[in-house]
Amino acid sequence: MSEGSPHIQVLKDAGYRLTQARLTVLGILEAERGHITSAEVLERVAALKPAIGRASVFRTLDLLTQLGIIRPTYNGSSLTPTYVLMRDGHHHHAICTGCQRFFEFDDCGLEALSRSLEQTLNLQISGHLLEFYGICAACRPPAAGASA
Amino acid sequence: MSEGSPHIQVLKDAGYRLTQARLTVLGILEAERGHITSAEVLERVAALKPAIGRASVFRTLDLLTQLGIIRPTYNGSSLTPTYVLMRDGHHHHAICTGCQRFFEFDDCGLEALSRSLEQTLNLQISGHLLEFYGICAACRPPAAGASA
DNA sequence: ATTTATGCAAAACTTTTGCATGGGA
DNA sequence: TCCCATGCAAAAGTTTTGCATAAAT
Repeated sequence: MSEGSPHIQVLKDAGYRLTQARLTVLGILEAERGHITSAEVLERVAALKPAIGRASVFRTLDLLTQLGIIRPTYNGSSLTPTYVLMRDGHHHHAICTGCQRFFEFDDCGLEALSRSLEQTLNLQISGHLLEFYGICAACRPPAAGASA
Repeated sequence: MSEGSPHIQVLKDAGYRLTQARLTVLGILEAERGHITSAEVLERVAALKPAIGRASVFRTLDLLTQLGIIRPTYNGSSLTPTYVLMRDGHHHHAICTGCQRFFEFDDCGLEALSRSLEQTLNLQISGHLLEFYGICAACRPPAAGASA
């Protein structure tokens, strides 16, 4: 958990204190390569720093979301969102509507659209999230009438 | 609530029955031009057809999501997602991180990327959601050191 | 030394079940 | 007529408060 993380700098610059709870939660999110639920974050926090309370974890998730460091997304089971780290302010993935698996990808080519929208909508854009929906090879019916 | 709606056809084709609950909820979502929370859907259903129970509203929102007709998104205050109708399978908007207002837009130019991903990820893509984050003109600090 | 952020635990809320009944095909 | 989908109401969870205390600056 190097304190040189750009996200930590964002917290600092916004005037927030670098507390155990915040650094721990942020560290967990940075270590996670994909999506993670609040329940999973709670688990890992409990394992790493049992002294940190649940409320602080939720407060931190909210704060990081407000700062644009992470982003909640819907994952199929409506009870809990999954959080993604917005590396460099953006994130892209495809979701299989069959198995709900996430397929991350890097390229999006949205810089031009982003700049265009800044003018059209008179908005100062800081990031974006792009998700595609589809059916992955594994979930696609083999050929003909293969019932579930 | 014309029964010729393409979304109703999707329900039909998938073998689901066209019930009061489903038609009413879908009608509300189609009438709404932007985003709507489950609480707002519940309110409108209660006003329109008091006989329909809450559970059916949630069951319908789930079903419509599974079918790709609507899509839940999170907008900052994380407890409740907002639902958007995926007209033609896709939707695009920008969210002001200051006032949480939505700014919808049409063009996205993602057809090429979509086709490219179908091959790269071996996915049969049916739609997408694109959201930008930024600060709108009204929320931007007037000029210099305007503290919170 | 100040002031922000925390931890605790209960409260508030939304969403989900289970089952007998009603409504759509 | 048959089976799916509903309504009801309680249960199951997750997330949010309030306040005294700890800890970051």
